[in-house]
Amino acid sequence: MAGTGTRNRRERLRAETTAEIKQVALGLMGEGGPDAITLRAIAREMGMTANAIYGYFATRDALVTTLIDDLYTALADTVGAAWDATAGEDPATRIRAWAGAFRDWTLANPEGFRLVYGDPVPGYQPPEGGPAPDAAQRVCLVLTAVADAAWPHARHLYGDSEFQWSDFDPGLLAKVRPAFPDLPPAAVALALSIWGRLHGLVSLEVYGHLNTQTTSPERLFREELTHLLRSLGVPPAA
Amino acid sequence: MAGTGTRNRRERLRAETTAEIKQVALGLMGEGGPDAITLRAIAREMGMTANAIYGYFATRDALVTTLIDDLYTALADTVGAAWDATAGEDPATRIRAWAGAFRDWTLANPEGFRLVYGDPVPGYQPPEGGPAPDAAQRVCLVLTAVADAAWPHARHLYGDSEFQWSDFDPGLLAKVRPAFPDLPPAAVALALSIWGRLHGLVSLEVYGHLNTQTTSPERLFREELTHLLRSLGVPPAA
DNA sequence: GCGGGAACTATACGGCGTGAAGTTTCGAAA
DNA sequence: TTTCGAAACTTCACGCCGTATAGTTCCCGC
Repeated sequence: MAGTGTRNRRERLRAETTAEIKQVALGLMGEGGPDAITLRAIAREMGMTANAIYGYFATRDALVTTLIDDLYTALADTVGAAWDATAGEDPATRIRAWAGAFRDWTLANPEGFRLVYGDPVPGYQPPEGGPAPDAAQRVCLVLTAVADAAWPHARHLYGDSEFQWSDFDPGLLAKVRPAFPDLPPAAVALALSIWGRLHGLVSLEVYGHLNTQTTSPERLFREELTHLLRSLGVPPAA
Repeated sequence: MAGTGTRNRRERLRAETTAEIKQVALGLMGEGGPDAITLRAIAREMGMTANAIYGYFATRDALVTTLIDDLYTALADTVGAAWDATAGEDPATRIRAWAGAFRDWTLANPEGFRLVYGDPVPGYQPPEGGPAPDAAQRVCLVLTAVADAAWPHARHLYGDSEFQWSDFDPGLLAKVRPAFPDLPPAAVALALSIWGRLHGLVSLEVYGHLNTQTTSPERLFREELTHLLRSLGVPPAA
């Protein structure tokens, strides 16, 4: 079994180097922002030559795409875990937990948020379908769960919604509709709407546009959640 | 008066060159995104040397800051004009006009939106106080006017708001409070909240995160406005 | 122990922002 | 009209960057 052992060893070394490249890249990003992710800087940190990285990633964009994928997955895991951890509790508590996890992750990983949701890095062109479509749809799936939890209270607000199933991406619906077979198109719109509300505040905060207006973005976010839940008709937590 | 004429001529040439630099930079941005704003490309386009630009802008960041300032001012002018143009009409119409102008400007100038609200350009560090603080506060001032228009209907929703004047930037309040002396702190929070809601959807759309979920971001935006007005208690337009 | 492939380095090219120094241009004072 | 000086612009240089190509080293499997 030496052959197998060797292949495993080689693959293990390769996986370790790949992981180190990504880890160093994330470290550089944390220090100097997304722009600090340069192959030469990574190689310098690792005692290698920049070109050695090409053995692991075809281009710098491929590395960035992988990073985005990892970060988006981590975000999806985090908010999904916050949602699942509150299973059985009332909708207001769950939605607050979910939204709080989203904001907390973002504030803990501001550069990651920029990488995932903003202009990642000079000249970066996302691959077809965008990076991390899987994680994006997982986030949307949790979003739809949020909308599903609020729907019994909020459905009366969407009586005049014009949304059709054809207004949404088939790939998204393929994940969403089996999981929530009773929800109408308007509920998916509600999910995207909730996403937009939270994304807006968090995005403004991360990019420093709120800091010059208010000293309490946290309070703004908290009261926004209160009004969101109230406007949806979700009864407040006990 | 030759002296004056000469000085005027020199200054005119200088102003024209400065304007051309900015215009070429905006053109490059429109073609290749914010990353295409390079001193060498601008100079190439103008038949100059990159270093000649240093006679007009201290650094590339200074040029970018000026561009951000111009764009932010244009945005503030646009949404302000849409607001003023509907003076006398009912709040719902005015708010829709204002929000529509915001989204329309953004979709017409997606790269400008990225420059103003996102990561502008590789390694760019905004100057102290951020770029274009004046335009930002003008936008916020119109936002507050929006909140002011909705406040008679929405104030009952903010009875339990914990916001104090000290939660906001003094510079912002110096502009806002004289213009709307009767508004409480919660109304400014409402203004920022409205900003966040619209910014979130538009931002997701501009950065391509909505396109993979829905084919009708315009409908999403329109219905979001409907729900915003409804949740604020603003009666719909006639 | 040796062949082969994987991992890595060396070198090079073009593009970037920017600093220092030199050159041209042109209005204004003599 | 000549000359002076400042402004405008170029040239050259440096160190970054991504990346292509070719060469080198090392080590696993036969």
